[in-house]
Amino acid sequence: MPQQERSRATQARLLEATVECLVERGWSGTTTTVVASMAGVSRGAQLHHYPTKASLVMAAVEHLAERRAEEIRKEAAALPPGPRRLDGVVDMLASAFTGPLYVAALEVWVAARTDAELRAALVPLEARVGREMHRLTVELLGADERTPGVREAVQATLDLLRGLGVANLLSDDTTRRTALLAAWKRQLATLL
Amino acid sequence: MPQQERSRATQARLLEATVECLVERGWSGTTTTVVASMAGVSRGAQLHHYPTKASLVMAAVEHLAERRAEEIRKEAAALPPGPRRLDGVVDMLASAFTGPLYVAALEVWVAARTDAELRAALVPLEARVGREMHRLTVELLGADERTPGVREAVQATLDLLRGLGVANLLSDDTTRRTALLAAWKRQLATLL
DNA sequence: AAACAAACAGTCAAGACTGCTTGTTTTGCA
DNA sequence: TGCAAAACAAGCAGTCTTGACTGTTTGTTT
Repeated sequence: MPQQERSRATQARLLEATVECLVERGWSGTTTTVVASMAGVSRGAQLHHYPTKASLVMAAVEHLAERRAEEIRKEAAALPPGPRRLDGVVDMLASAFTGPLYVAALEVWVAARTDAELRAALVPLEARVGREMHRLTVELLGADERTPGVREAVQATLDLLRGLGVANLLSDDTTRRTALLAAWKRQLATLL
Repeated sequence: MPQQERSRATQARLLEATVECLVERGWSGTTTTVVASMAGVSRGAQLHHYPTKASLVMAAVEHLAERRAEEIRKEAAALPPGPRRLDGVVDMLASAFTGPLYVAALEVWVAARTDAELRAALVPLEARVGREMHRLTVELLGADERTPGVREAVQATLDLLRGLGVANLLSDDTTRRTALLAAWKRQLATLL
């Protein structure tokens, strides 16, 4: 295997392990030692690719954003057309905001609040991701943002999903969420 | 000063310092040493009142819930009557979900996801707080929950605010939030 | 083939955090 | 007043985490 490819593979294992560790052990449980062990990479190799913990986590966050976008794009391709499409879009987004990748992102998000270095790196990234998410939602819904109120409706949908994701952190909130989203879908249909 | 009162005072200082520390340094920055130092309490005295870190944090969370409820009740008393009341209620709740106390709660909330002990203590507490928050909102709005859709509208409002609180963690989101809430208030008025 | 560079492995020292132990002061009651 | 108990202070041991160091293997280039 060429060096370059080997490097990529090792880095990918480290980033995957970091995300997995965030999901399973949370931010403070995500230590460099544990990540290296999970990735099956020696500490030396880890430090070679990512000299500091911050660099590892920031790379993992980028990786995370790519994976989230990829998942959404993949699922979006399978969405039904017609009047049931709105339902499908909201359900898909809801699953994106309750899945493990969102949890990992939230861990980093909260930790970055009090970590200047992380925060500086994360703010522009998440701004990009947020805009992209908004754009994608508008596109998937086939909505016209020039119509007054549509932009706010899309934003409200995404912020609502963020909140539902938080509510789902500790206890499984699926039944309440499903019922709530059913009502919201009806509202949303009248707003677009 | 009587012993009992002295104890209470020391405990209060410790709990306040814990919350303050959560806000300023986040979960992983909230160490027992720092809390004791901030509270102006010796480590020995700290361990005397709260033998473990978990017991300290759990007590702080209870304290936190009480303070949040107290703040809301206080502000609620100053709400205007009439048609502007809905605006006032939403604004008040919004400030509750973007203030430092919500931030502290979120830190603990996220940390508890991967901490079995904290989680076990937190789930029932937050269920209570959540129900109380819902009930209070209904009451403040003067809404009739028997009307179909009203219950969902209130829940959606609270979940939306949760999400807006998260979005406000890293960068100040006030202008976007204000605009969004203005639209939300109009929608809400038609639903109640 | 030889020299060089990159990737990797394993160990170590410094610092930090938690919880415990020992000693001192303050309070309440006899 | 004198004594027991609670509250408080301070320091210590064990563990964990981080980042650095030294040496080895693998791949590339000349």
